[in-house]
Amino acid sequence: MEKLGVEPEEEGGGDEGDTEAWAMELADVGAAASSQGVRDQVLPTRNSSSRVIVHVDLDCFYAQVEMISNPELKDKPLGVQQKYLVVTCNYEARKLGVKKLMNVRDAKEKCPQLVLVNGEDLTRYREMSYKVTELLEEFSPVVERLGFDENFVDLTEMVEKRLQQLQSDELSAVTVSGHVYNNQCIGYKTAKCLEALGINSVHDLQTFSSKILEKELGISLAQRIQKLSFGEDNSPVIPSGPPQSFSEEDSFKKCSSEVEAKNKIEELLASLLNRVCQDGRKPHTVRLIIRRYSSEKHYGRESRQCPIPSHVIQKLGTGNYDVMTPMVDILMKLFRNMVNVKMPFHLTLLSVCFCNLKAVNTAKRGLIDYYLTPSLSTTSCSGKHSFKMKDTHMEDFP
DNA sequence: TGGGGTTAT
DNA sequence: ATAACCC
Repeated sequence: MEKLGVEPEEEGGGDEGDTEAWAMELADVGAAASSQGVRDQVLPTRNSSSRVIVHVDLDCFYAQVEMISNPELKDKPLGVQQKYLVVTCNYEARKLGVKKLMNVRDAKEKCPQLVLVNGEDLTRYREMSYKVTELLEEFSPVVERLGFDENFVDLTEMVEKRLQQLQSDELSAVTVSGHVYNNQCIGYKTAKCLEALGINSVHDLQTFSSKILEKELGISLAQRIQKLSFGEDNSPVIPSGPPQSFSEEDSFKKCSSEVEAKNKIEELLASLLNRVCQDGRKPHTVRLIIRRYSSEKHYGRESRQCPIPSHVIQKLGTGNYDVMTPMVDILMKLFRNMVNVKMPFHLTLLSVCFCNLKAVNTAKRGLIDYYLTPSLSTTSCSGKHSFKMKDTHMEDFP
């Protein structure tokens, strides 16, 4: 019922061999957990909804990726820098007092020997992240991603198979290395709400009136967090599958002209188009996001989105036609819709997002596209996504 | 505070 | 379109 947390056994990534060996142990950990003491806590009854869920949390993931790319960094205190922040660091650096999300100034002061690598381009981290997820998916397809460095794996089926294979004497020799996952720290806004209600601890939350909490927070959130306060989290593991959106963003001190904005947008767009091309699916919506200076609001982002015209969608991923020009035009329209360029403005962030992704390879769209735009059958992106409509029969379409 | 992601409203 | 949440 509850999610079972396993402390980081290994930092993941690694070379393939290590990672695989480590992953192989996951099923054993799960089997151990359900056969031994933890069972009484995790699986109070062997009812049909009991699940064995392993939480794989990779620590200082970006730093690990950097150390794998450049082994010379392995024995040095290493920080990964984005703008003027050290977003994460390895254990060497931690020992010397560097913390996550620490200012570069403070970090250097604490640890003058700190080696910094720039981690603003997430490409390699993203690729590694999906490698880890794909590895876990070999054990069970039910893997839910949380950020780039956490995965929840539902191992119920696998554990049940293993338990059936074990003899009873082997079963009693198995030991447990997991623990019940019940620590939680509830989001910023909700925390503020709870504070206002005089709820400051897990115990406060456990004993607080359900009715009042439901009135304050809404029934959905109230019931969920109160169950969480008892360590109960029966939410299913939802397989993440391929991403639902692609975005690239850049923050900066100041952007105050349309030309400047256009240049930044073009950069973001170029990277995004590469990613979309590799993915093989096609986005049907674009969004432009900005953050304005001042307002000092913690969450002051604004966005405008629109459908991508179908003739532009068709050019996406073909790599040969100029899709930049029409896309930039669209994005600049969205830009001017948000920002009055005749008035002074000051932006500190621009982001472009592709979402509403649809497979091209399937369903009726493919058939329609084929007859309407014969050029599509000669696309050349990665090859593996090309398809031959000539072999397609009507039975393939509902 | 970065550069991402998700779901709910 | 925004707001909240996660890392």
